[in-house]
Amino acid sequence: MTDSPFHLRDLNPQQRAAALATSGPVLILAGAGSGKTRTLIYRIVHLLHQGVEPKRILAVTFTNRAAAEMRERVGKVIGKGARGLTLSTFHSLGARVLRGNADRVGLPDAFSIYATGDQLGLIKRIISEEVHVVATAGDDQYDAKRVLHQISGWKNRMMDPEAAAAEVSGGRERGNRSDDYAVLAAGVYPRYEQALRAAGACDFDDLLLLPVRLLRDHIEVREKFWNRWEYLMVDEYQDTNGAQFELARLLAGPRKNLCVVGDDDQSIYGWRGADLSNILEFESHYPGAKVIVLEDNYRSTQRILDAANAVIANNSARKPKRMRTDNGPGPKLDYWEFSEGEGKTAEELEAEMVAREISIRRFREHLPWGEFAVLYRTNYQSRVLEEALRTSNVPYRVIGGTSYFDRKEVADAAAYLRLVANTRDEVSLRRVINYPTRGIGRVTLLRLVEVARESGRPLWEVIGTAGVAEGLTIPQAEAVRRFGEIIGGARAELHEVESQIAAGTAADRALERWAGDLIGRIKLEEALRQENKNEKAAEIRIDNLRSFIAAIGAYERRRWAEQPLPDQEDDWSPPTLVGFLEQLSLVSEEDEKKDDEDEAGQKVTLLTLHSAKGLEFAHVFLVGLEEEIIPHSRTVNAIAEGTAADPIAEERRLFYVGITRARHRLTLSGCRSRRRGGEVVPRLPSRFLKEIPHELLDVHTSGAQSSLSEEDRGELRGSFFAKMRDMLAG
DNA sequence: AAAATAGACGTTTTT
DNA sequence: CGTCTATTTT
Repeated sequence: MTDSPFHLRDLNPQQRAAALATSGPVLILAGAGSGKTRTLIYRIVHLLHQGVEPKRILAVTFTNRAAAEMRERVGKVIGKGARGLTLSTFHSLGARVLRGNADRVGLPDAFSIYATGDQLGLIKRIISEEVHVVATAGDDQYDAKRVLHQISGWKNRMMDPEAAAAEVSGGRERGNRSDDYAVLAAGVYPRYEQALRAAGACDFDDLLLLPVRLLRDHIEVREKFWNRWEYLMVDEYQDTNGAQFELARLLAGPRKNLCVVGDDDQSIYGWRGADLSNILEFESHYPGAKVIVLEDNYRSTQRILDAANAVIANNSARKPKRMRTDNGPGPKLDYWEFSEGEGKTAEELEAEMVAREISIRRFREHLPWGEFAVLYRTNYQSRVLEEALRTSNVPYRVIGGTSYFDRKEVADAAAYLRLVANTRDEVSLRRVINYPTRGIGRVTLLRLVEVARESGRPLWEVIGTAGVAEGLTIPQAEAVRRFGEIIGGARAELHEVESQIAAGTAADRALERWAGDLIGRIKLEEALRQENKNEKAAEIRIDNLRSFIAAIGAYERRRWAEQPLPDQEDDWSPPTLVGFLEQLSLVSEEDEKKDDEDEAGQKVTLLTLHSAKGLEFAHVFLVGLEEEIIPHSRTVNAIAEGTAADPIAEERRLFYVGITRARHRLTLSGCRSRRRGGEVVPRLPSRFLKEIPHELLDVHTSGAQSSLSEEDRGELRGSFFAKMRDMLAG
């Protein structure tokens, strides 16, 4: 590789080799901080430089955030030349492949996408109504989440209900509780699939699985996509599951221009079906693949890397690699350990240390708040931290947690819209049929369901015709009729609005208006006011509801803004309700707010270890480093049951991901006791701490106050005055 | 039969 | 803290 094109001058030799390897299968093993995204971007640049049309390139990521970042950075390097590139998440890609071919996999054009809440509702109903006999075989309450997890695992491995049943009956061991679950799940699985199809809906796993089936069974669909994309890149390949592996394989086709990038040491989604062997055995899946290893770290100090290397070395079954850097040794890592005292719990003291250290260091090093991040294992842990940061006047933002869509008021409004788009969507129908309450109670609904089942018609049709003849009382029949009218009327209006949009005669934000009218007619706001005695709580929810409606308008405008010039044929289509709903389930609120990066730079970031992957910060705080948090108690128990491969190894990788987020300084902390429910329970330090060579650590065990030096106190006061000055200046 | 209210309960990680 | 469940009230 003696010639080195000018446009690749910013890459090191390994990165350059990766960018130049454009044809055939390529595996890039990119360690943490090795410039992976940069390499991918320049690989795209190089493809374009070779004369490849942008629309022939497809890059797939796991998160919308990663896709957005790549789009932005490619844009910075090549500007308008990037137009037409497809940058997508796996799930959005799946939805896109399905739209237009939905009938071939048994879905209506306006199919609904069920998220976890919808899935759980469906499964609970199936367990209670249909598989009850099986479920009571053991006398415990069955947890729908575990059943869903089991079913999802099968779907990720592309196993249909029959295959799942065979697996369960084949490997059945008596008396094993997790096996009970497998039996129950195998009973639920076929009914669950049936219910989804009857509702004209698919779940998140189907967004991968159904495209695989579609491509596998229809050569003409396959060829269509082979014509469309000639070069395929997959980021975070270590996190792909069986269905994603297959989807990538089918899309790459006989050309096999498939470039995958990943790091086996950062595989942290095993619980979601990720199969590490996809990356470990890439070379046998794609014989003749070029393999490039990036081991130069440009991010962290030597001490941080030493700690990371030492920890991850405890995992077996990994591709051997060791990260190195030319950065200096940097300061030692800090480890703080807290016990309760001074009327405060240990975790409160821990959070206060975080708030205080951030304030001090920001002042001392003249850093923006955005250079600090606090990482934890579970979302739940953010509460104490938020509290402490708030009282210390440290601005922060929390990533993840309960999403916008999970908020009840938003989910309710969305259910109305989904029902209008797809009247077969029974989960949405059940959700809204008596909310706000309109006199259709348990018994009435039961009657309707019975009639539907007897006549073999969908519930929605029964609602349109049911009356006294079907065994309803006069007020019941009247209530049902009125509900049918609301939805039916909205459906007719929507039809009208969407034809106007297609014809170009619709008003600005026509869909938003339509939805606003509908929600107004339903009197959701009134219901919220009534059920929230606390006026403020009601106002917050109403605000959420209104911003949900406003989001429809924002979607419409974005769609129109993306409209290509008339001569460029593209896969653009005008805004539709279904399009909005799809975006709603596939794009989180965080991704939406990607544009206000200025704001992000002005705030400390709070996030889970999982969502921290791919990010970096000058100062990273890793809190709650205790047994049963990391490694999490559920994984410790999983070992006892002997189910998953090696859950501790995955927890260790999670810890590794956390360590390697830090550029300059890493601060670890944990508590010796912690509130759990009502009581305070003792805790042990995480076993992973012992894996860090102790000469890399500065240990502070005595609690918060004593280790704050006089100098630090002075700094704190200084930062207080600095804050006052900032306020006065701003 | 439906609606409102009180109480128990449990919280990994995410597209 | 918020959601599902059981109980009481209309």
